[in-house]
Amino acid sequence: METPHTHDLNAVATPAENGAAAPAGSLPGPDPQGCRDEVDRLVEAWRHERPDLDVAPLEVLSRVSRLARHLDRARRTAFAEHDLEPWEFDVLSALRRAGAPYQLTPSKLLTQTLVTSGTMTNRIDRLAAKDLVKRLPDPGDRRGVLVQLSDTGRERVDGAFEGLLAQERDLLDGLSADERKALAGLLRTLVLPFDN
Amino acid sequence: METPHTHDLNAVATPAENGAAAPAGSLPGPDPQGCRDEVDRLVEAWRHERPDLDVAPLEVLSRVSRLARHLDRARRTAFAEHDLEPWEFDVLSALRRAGAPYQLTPSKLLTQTLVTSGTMTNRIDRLAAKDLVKRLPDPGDRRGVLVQLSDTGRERVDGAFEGLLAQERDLLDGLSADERKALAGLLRTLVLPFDN
DNA sequence: GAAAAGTATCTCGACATCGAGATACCTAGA
DNA sequence: TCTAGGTATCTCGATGTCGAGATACTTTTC
Repeated sequence: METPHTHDLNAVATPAENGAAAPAGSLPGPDPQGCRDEVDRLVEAWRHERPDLDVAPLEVLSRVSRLARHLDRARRTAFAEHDLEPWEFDVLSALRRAGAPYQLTPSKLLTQTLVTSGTMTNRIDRLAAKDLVKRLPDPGDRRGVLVQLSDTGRERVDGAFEGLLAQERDLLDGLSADERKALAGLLRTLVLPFDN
Repeated sequence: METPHTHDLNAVATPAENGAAAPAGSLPGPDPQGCRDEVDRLVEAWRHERPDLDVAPLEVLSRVSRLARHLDRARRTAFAEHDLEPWEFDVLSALRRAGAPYQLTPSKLLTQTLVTSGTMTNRIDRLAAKDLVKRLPDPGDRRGVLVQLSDTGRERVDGAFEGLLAQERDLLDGLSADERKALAGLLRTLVLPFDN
């Protein structure tokens, strides 16, 4: 059920890695204490092929991209228990945390979900067809609409959110409270220029 | 040109935030020294709506997801200068860093790009149609094929890679070398259980 | 050495997203 | 007030991905 057709053939068994834990060879030695991830291999390969370039930025940003992809998949399975797609959760949760009466304009939903307006229209259509949200005219601006969470929508998203948090706690298991705080802070620094 | 139809209307102006830099109110106070990002607002909203839940995991994982999304967009514009789509770069760069003769099986490409086999077949088709890669029979396994980077493919990906690194250096500008190293290490801990 | 199990890749319909442009409405300025 | 410019949302064709299953070959087992 997991990782559908990805045909996970990890264990690529890079040469020069068999015996002791601390091999002690490469200069910028990226080993923390455990083992190597796919980005370590990727970086090593680039250093071999393009020794003229400083590929250190990949250590951070490639990991962000890959981790996000893994998180997407994990969320998909977590939400499946509540009959929700990740994109459905994204919209419903934005409405839920807006607080009663659980209404937001499509524009506000855009900034929170980072999708385009065409996508959001489509999402609202489909959520409305499933009676998870309702479209209301915006009083005071006849161009606009308000999207409102339905009662079933609220129940569904509340359940899914608790499931998501449980899963995320699991995923963060390997980090101490201090490390999580540090990580969150570093990531904020990187996102801030985008979020403005 | 950037952020096509996203209609960025940030500045949601959460109440209770006007004066001094250190407001000193919320218990888990997430302010580093600058200002707040979208995830800070999101977490605050959840704490208000669901004070019964510990939403701290979002501080890390929601930032990872959102940052990845921003990175995708940034990469798209960076690659556009070299006439490459991000998905094209993903495949070509895997071949490039494999080293001469720049050949990999589709399966190896799968694990590096985190897409499904159907997607990879489709990508190889389109790259082959543009003469950026070639499909060769795998000697020694008649089921398999080898995907080989063409000369033009190699030139294109080398140029795009240098552009990508320049952009990534920019994005990491706000972090010191030590912070980058720390961030990379923390992220590795999170990805490792997935990469196995 | 034949059958069973496993592996590598491809096929193809369903689905979600994008992105450019259309439409309707609002607002400021002359 | 009329107009020019701005904003909110929707339309819709193109595109890329998914995912279940098909096919062909390889490896293991008896």
